[in-house]
Amino acid sequence: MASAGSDPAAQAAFLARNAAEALPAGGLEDRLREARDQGRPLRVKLGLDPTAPDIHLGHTVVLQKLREFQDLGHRVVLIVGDYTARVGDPSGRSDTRPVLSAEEIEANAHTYERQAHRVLDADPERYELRFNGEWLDMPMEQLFRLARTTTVAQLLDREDFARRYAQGTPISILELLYPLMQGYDSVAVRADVELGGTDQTFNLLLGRDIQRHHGQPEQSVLTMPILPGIDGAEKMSKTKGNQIGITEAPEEMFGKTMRLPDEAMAVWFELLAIPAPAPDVAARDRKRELARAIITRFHGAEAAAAAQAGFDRVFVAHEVPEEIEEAQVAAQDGTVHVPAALAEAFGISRSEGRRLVAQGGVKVGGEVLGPDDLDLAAARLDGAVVQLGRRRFRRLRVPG
RNA sequence: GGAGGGAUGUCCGAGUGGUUAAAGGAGACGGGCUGUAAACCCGUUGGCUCUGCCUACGCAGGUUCGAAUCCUGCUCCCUCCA
Repeated sequence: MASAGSDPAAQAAFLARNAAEALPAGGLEDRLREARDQGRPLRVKLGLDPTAPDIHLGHTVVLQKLREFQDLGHRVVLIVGDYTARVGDPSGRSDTRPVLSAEEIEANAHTYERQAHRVLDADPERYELRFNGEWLDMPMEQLFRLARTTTVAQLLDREDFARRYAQGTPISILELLYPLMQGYDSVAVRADVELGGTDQTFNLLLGRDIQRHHGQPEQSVLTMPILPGIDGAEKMSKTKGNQIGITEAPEEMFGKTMRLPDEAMAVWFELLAIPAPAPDVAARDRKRELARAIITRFHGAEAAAAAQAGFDRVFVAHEVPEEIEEAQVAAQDGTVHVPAALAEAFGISRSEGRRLVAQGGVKVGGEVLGPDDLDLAAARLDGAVVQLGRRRFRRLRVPG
């Protein structure tokens, strides 16, 4: 990884190299210099919305940036928005968010923290975890003070609110309050810097206003671009099903990365802070390197090499994988009805199983089944590897 | 408070009494070619005890030999007026 040296200007440039925006101009450098002169680490804040239970690569873009701050000796303050989650961040939403129960929030926050540690340094000197319920459960008087800092016009200026207002979609007062609460988090933890995705720009900047109103120096804001999902187009998100979760198996990570459209590769290298190979390396090999680097980060180099070997085995050499999940299927009078067996083993419907057989999408022990192979001898299937399409495998067990 | 428009399969969207499991498109899946990329070609795309049966066009009833299509009530959404 590139080194930033100890010069504040160089550090700021390093930290901002793959960021979307660093606001205000020169702000980050000033904060870095200040910290060096005072001999203290910066307090770098990131707010987590505990609505999403699992962290995926998209989240790690920001986490990775936090890690860079840590590696430069600064202190990360992770804020679990247990209280704000009861409101729901309206950013990028066209309608009101569903409200989570306290139990869900608790469970999500826990998962989140555990997974965040795969990227962050958990050294207590460099890491601090807070729940914003700690200070947001505030007296009315304090809320009044907070509410005075911002005008409705300011809030309605924000694109998503503006759009909803124009469309006549309801905006609750609670939602208007959300950015204020997030801003107050910065006051509560005395943030020097706050990170977030570009969709957070408004909230992050509002935090500056709120800090100023509370007599604090204003935080510097660093926003990271949004990582596209494995479809290469839309924002990575679990709901869109285009995510790579950081706890996913290495083979899954490899396969999914290889599915990434070529055009999206450059963005991934940049945002994930993975050194890109020379441009004259073949696209195929650049992508393999990307996949290996991602797996190395979360599972280690050995797992990465194994994942690639497994991938080559199945998709390049067209052999069956080394480890195959087993599935038990029922036989009747020594005969197995294939559509039913496929339905059981792969969790598809029988009709779909029948269709796949008819289309030549099912192999048993490497041999393609024909349209008439709807019933097979149990002996032939027991212990045999069944392949559905190109990448679904099961080893069947047929109890006698 | 008043007037009007709409709700169809994963999504978009045709269809206004009779092969309509429902046109077309998107997506997804399978096959071919590949690098599980792109592009391109072919096919499939509700379920099942599968030459048949069941379920399905917002919900509940009704008319009819027969309804997504007609009638009644209900729910939800949208537009305009106040």
